[in-house]
Amino acid sequence: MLELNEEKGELKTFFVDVILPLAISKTYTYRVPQSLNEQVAVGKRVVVQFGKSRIYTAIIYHISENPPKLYEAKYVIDVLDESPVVNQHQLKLWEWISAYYMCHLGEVMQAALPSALKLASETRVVLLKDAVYDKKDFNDKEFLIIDALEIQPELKVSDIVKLLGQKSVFRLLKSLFDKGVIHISEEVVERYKPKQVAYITLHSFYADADNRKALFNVLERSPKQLDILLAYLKLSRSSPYVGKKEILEESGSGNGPLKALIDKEIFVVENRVVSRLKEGDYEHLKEFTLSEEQEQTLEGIKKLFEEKDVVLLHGITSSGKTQVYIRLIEECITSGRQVLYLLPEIALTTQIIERLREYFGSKIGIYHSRLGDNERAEVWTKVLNNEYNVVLGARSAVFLPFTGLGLIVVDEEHESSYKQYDPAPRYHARDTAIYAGRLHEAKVLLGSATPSLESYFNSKTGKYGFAELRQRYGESNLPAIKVVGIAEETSKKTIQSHFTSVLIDGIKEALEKKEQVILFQNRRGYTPLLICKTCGYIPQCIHCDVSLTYHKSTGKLHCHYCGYKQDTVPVCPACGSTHIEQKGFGTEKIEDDLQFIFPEARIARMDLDTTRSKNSFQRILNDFEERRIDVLVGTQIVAKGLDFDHVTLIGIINADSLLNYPDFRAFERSFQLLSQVGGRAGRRGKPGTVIIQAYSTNHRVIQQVIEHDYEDLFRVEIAERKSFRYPPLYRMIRIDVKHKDSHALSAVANRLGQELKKALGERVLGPEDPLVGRIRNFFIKTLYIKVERDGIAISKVKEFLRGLLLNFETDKQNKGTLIQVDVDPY
DNA sequence: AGCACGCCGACT
DNA sequence: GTCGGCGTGCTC
Repeated sequence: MLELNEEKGELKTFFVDVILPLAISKTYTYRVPQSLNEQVAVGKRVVVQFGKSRIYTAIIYHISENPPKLYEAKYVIDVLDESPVVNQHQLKLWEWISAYYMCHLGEVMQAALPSALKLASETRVVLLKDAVYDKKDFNDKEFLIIDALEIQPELKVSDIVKLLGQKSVFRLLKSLFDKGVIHISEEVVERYKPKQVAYITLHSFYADADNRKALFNVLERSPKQLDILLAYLKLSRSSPYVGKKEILEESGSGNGPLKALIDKEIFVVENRVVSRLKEGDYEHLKEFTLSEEQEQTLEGIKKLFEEKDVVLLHGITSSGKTQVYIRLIEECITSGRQVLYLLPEIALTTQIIERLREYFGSKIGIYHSRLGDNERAEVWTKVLNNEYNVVLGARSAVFLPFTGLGLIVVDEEHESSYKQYDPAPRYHARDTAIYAGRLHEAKVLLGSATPSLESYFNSKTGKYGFAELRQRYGESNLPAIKVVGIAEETSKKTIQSHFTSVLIDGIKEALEKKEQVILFQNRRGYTPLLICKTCGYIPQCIHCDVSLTYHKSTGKLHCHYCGYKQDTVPVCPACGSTHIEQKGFGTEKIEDDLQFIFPEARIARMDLDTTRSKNSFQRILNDFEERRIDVLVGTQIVAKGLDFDHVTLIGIINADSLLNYPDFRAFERSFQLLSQVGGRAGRRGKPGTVIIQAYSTNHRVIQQVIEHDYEDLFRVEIAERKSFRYPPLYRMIRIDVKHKDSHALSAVANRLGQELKKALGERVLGPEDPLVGRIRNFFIKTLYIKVERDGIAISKVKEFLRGLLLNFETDKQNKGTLIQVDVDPY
């Protein structure tokens, strides 16, 4: 980029617009110091100062020679990369996400870039060395800071906040700075460091046999050093690179003698960058042949790809979808293009990773949230350098810097975890992948045993191609599904705790045969509700409008929305009565009660509470797989993509809790969940059983599950969605309005509702009260916009909404309001 | 997001 | 009176 201004023979001056990793709608312009002229390029990271003191990593979005007219641009501090870390395709994708999901580019950057590639500055406070001060000049708090600095030379601002127990410390720091006692600095840390390992080689001089012989003679009198030399020679036979660590282990000696050898230049140390990622030696083994049906489906998909960019593969559980994917992946690799294979986070277990590694060797990259920061940055860099043929990843893997994607597989495409909710961007990875596919001119294959109504609808209307697998692969049979009425067993008094006699008999039988059982209960904790029988008091969260769930493991009451915990109440705080009843039941209670009925059984529980730490999820799965657990009790988590050979019984404790969930997708979700759970039973030849406990045993969805009648579910649901104007027939935008004051909130939400209705009329719904009316002390009202598919363009609606919200937020009447937009809520 | 600036209540 | 709370607005 070094360019001369021809006329004057001077260096040109460049200005760059950068994306900052913040929720800001604009890009910001910085001036490039001429010394960095050659280095700037779109997609590289730069270090810039933003605001008074903060330093951020930003991405170059645009380069120009026009200086901004209204202000003096600050200088770019540094360019971090030799080549761009973000390519053109990605910037296009970021723009699309920001426009489609109505969020800021900075938020997309925040989600896309691994945090190790984003450096941030931290304000540090240091005591000036030659500071002369009189302690009388300070007030108590200043004194405290100085006192701490005399012991510890450097403090972070967050340390000082903790030290003083107060929020605003900047004024204090400024006063100390003015008094000339402290120094305040911004420290920037590059967080991603390639891992280096020290390798030892023998100096080339000793490659000569005579020289080496002489060396042995010299070292005769230093037995420790001789040991090390021998250890080196032994290890170097199997590998040309011998690690320092290995030599020390092999020789059993310490660092001293080794250092002596290095100092004498007998050994040479070389630091090499190594990968943190585990890479085994995988061979291309396990050849398999496709069944006739699979073969036909594969050909069908290839044919469809000639016309369509997206194909939905509807394959019942165990029909061998993965084998079909593998064939398509192989072909794509052979043609020299990359493959992205998306899976829900939770299904990304070692099981599936190992299985795919068997086929694709070490050229497969893995990307999910359980990787460490540095590992993620490493995968990112490897994708950038085109070192992988296939990347297997969860939601956020759509952001990886692919250069030539040929195929994207979205497995379990119906999974709601593909939609991100909490921090913006509220994007759907399936839909984002389809757009990414378009950018790369890649084909996209969506796979599921229970497709989302959206995708099935799109395939029915011809937008997507459609392929099917209707037979189970190999010798596995579909499980038998039994529905048991809870009401009937209750009146017959054959029910024990939450287990019907049918379920108990089933568990007993499975345990006797040494087979495994999975029990599904869609609620964690012990009891979700405590109620005082005397006055009706229910313990509630102090920050949210929800009742507190009792957790036996902690002995406390938990809020599942904000994480608040408090001691349980043995006595009613309202009336003093001790007559407190526990209502409802969660996984903890199921586990507990079951243990009482089957004292011998080894029972484990898998839910958010037991899988929170980094490896516990995998540990429970391993224990279960290796049959150290007989019964696994769990929430959604157990239903998804886990294959176990010895599970023959699956029990759904209460299907009604799924069906009665107040959401327009409740029936679709219930069908998907019940069918998926059913698919876990009876693989590899053993017949499986699914026992569904329910009050409404004749519910149409339960019948559809029993008959495996997705088609019927689709037909009925589509009719319902049509008459109530829901997706996939209508597009939906959800707007959450939040405020700390409930009256102000109502006023604001009503005003917004009116404004919206003025322009969009009947398409606007609400404001209404969401399921939980207050979370973390913010009261919430929800508005929905439903837009017909073939009427006004959704982009026009969004454009209008964007403008409206911008005005709305700056209006003084609405101060203190927080507005969140969720496009295609899930 | 995070920090400065300005206005307002409670404690020296 | 001043300290520290909190709301508001800007950052190239």
